[in-house]
Amino acid sequence: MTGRLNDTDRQEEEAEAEDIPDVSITVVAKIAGVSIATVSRCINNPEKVTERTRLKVQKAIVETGYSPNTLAQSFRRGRTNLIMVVLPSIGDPFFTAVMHGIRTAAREKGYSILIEETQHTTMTADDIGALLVSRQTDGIILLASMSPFGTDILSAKSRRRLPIVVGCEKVSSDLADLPSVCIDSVDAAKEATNYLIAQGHERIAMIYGQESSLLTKDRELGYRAAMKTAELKIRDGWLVAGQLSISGARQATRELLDHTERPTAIFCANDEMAIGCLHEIKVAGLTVPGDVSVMGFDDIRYAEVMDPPLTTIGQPADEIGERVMHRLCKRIEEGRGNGDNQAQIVPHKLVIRQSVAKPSS
Amino acid sequence: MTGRLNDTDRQEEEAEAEDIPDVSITVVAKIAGVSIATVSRCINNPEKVTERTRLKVQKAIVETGYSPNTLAQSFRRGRTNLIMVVLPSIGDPFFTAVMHGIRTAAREKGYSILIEETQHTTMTADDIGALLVSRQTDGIILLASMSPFGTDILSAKSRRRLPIVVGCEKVSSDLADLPSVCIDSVDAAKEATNYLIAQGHERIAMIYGQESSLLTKDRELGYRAAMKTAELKIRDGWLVAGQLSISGARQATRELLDHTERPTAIFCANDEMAIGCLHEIKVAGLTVPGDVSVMGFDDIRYAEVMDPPLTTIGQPADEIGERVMHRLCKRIEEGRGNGDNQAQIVPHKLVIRQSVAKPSS
DNA sequence: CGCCTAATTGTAAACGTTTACTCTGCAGGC
DNA sequence: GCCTGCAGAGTAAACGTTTACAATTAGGCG
Repeated sequence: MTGRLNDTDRQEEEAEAEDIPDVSITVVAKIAGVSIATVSRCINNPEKVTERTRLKVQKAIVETGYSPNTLAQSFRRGRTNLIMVVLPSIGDPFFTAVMHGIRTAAREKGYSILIEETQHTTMTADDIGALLVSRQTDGIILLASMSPFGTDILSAKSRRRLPIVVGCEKVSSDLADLPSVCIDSVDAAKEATNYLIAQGHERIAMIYGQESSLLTKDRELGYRAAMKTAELKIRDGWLVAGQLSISGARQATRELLDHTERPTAIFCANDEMAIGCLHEIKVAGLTVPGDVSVMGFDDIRYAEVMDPPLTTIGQPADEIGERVMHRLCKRIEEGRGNGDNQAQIVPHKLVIRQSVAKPSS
Repeated sequence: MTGRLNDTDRQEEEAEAEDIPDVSITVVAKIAGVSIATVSRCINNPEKVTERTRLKVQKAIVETGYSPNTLAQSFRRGRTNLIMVVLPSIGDPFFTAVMHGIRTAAREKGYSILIEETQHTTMTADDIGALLVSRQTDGIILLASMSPFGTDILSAKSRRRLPIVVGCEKVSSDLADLPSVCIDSVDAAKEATNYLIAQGHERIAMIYGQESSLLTKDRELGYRAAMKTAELKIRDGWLVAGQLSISGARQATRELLDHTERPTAIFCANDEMAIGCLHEIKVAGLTVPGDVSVMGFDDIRYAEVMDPPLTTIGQPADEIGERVMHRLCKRIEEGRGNGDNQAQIVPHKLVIRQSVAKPSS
């Protein structure tokens, strides 16, 4: 009786699974009347197999609905065709634009993409190293430079051969020996600041990201450099953190507007913050650019439709994404440590719209 | 001589790889002086092993820098701890908000996330089925309902037991037997339209997504229903596609503004398009809400900082994400086909800001 | 007709885990 | 002192591929 019951159970289970069948290469081989090696060859090296055999096998594959077990393949080949992208926040339209480029290139090469956010996460360089070691992914794209990479399980020497490519930010000294694709952020920030200066602004404040993030560090450096060159003073409290978010930027903007020496122009380290800045200025009853000019950075797709449209620095996000991915592919394919470790600089451009004007006072 | 050379080569290779060592469980076992089974147990079932042995093994692990080969584990266990999220576009802030919720829940459970965009992709239901069959991922979250799922390798019966959960959109009939988490879009769109009507609008147009997308279909249905109930006529050309993008919506808006019977209010099927709509109206020299009122849908984070701030329908994106992920986890853990197949409805809410006012004319 | 070569297919090992099963000792009860 | 039971550790099989190598076949040429 018990036996019967079990049988019934088993049958039911099998019936349940009928549509997602568990056929391995073995059953295909059996049905086609060939060895498993031949089946494998039919799939991976069809040219090494007779037309006749190939058809037999093809028929068996269709018949059984066979599809190779990716897990077994990955295991055997030691490749997952997965690459990991580490970025601060997937919500930032700039990064999604870069992602678009990455994805385009990835699709060409047959890679899928695993996204890891550092924001709100305690992900450390160790985690990344661990992920690499565990071979879950074939390579890593770092869109968020991680400060303490140097102090890690990975020595400088080995880092140079790792399948890692850095994008979007001039690499800090820690990552200097990794290949990268990015604009010259320092120069771009200088250009932005100089444009404000050229318009006649002297009281120029900046909203950067946050201390711990390298993302906006270079932009801050460019701002400082430009101000210094123009012999303009950066007052205490003119350099304030905006957390890379709209709300953070609004808070920061409020502080700037309340400053005893209110700036006539605010340079935001990215457009996301510039949007918050813009809004907060209007909430305060002031106008842009009448009372305060606002300059952004990134040229995300919303910049153009702001009111007023945002003057900003344009980055070729799509191109960065594609190039980063292509370099990573090359690195993976050619084995680690093909000498290609230099930093590629792509051009940025100043996009002049209407959020910056000459100061009224 | 040749032997020497080879030796040297080998040594060099090993030196190259020194930091990303190739230690398997076997070498750990050897060093610790135990069997590989014991090492495995130390890692996965520490309670089944003597304190003494565990320490020995622990020491060997640290010494060698061993880390289990994830590929082998996945292969052996038949699980990847990867889930796939299929969505129309990762650039849409609404989806990134949902993603945030998904990610939060995923992290808790130890899952990583693979993102697949349907936009600009020819990904079909077949591809999804294939991905499932190939076991690359343990489960799938569909934020983009796919129309022709029914005609597929997967029968209705088997679909009911697949590790798939649908989010964000009331499921079409094809997917009716899959578990889902979403707002009642039809009802929400009705509410939005009714609000416009209540403000006194009679000439109300709508910008929906695109024919092929189910994403905005329900919203269109709600709009139609509300208009019908209020006995308002939808003129030819008042229902126009916006491609779910800013530029598409701008184009659509231009058409609406050029219409012989210009609408006094435009209901956009999502905020992204509402932003484009808003901008195009202003470009045309008209004001919002003075000349035309604009209503959005989703309440993305930019809605609030538009000028004027956007009146829209709020969806609990974060909650949707978390709930979808939790249900998927349960489905994966409990084996397929735990009876939990119903559609969960989460509440939406009308967010009144300033882009809608009474019609002037 | 037999041998050599090339083309095709088969055999079996290997990848690194996990785990069912077996074995070894040791403690405790009789 | 012997048997039982059990905890801890080992042995080996299995997962589904790929691939080096061996075996077979066929065909061409002397």
